Amino acid sequence: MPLMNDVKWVDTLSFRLGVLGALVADRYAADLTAHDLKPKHVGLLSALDVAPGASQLEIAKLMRVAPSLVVTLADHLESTGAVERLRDPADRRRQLLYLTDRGRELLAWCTDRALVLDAELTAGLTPDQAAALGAAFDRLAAAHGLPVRGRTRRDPT
Amino acid sequence: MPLMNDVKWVDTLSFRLGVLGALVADRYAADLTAHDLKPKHVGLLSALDVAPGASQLEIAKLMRVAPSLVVTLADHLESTGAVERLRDPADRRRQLLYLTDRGRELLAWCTDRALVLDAELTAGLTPDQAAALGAAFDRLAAAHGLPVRGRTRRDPT
DNA sequence: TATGAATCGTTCAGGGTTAGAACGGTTCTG
DNA sequence: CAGAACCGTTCTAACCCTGAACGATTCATA
Repeated sequence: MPLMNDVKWVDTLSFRLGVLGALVADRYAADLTAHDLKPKHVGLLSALDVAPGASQLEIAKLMRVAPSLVVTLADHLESTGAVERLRDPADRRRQLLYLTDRGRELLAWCTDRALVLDAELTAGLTPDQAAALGAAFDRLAAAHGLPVRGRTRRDPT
Repeated sequence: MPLMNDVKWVDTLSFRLGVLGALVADRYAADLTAHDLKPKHVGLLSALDVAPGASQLEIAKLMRVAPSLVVTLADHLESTGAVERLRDPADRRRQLLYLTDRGRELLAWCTDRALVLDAELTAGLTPDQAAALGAAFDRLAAAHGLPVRGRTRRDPT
């Protein structure tokens, strides 16, 4: 439970953002253990939902992690039947990843848990305050090149 | 650079909060390398600013980390002359930690960097939007027992 | 006052997570 | 056809942190 600390702390948005981000990340990670998943697994499932049939290297770039980590993540998800690996017939070096029905179920569950967490998180906020927060996040994400919503198309097939 | 990923991602506040939190944490950590510091070091400096002369165990509880980690952090900060260790004369088991002048300088620098980061972060927001964001963070932190502002007094001397 | 329990700081070993090097198999280039 | 480039995999190593074990000190209590 790396929550940084709970001292007065430097009185900045950045710190509070970091602390709160770590808080929700921890809580979500705790939820995920129920299905033997870690946040990165959800990242992979989510990436495949957006880009079905992506190769492992594409996923690695999308997730900004090392390709070798994608191997581990995909291994686990494949072993539990959440994703399928198919050799690209056109380029037999590439492993194309697809969500199975089980994988889609799992992703739906993960999304649901995130929504529950959202509800908890914003319990102390009025609906319009929560909406304003969401809008601010959108602007922040957009301003920093994080395509939180919408696709990042960089690989025209 | 663990930024989770940059896919569409599940469309929740929680995720955007986690992603943005990781983003600012990473950027700040990168800033800190200029002085050979890590975020936890800043946590320790900041804790000492609030509670000068605290023992290492008190710091550990405040920061919610293992006491053994405080040893490492204090070792490093002591070696660079940012903090001082003084045996408590009344209880010679305790090591009392104090900021040195150098430590206060360092903390001021860290705070300054955080403010710069804040400015970058909120560059895309109008001042009242930024203020609303800060207020929302306050409410969120308060609702989740994170004393982001104000002391946590639990050790009446 | 004596003695065992508790406390503080320290060291050390280990777990968890991740990146990077190395390699086999495949495809591309010329 | 030969060598370069590329993909996925394995393995090693680094990093960060916790928990166990231990010496030194203090407390409790008989």
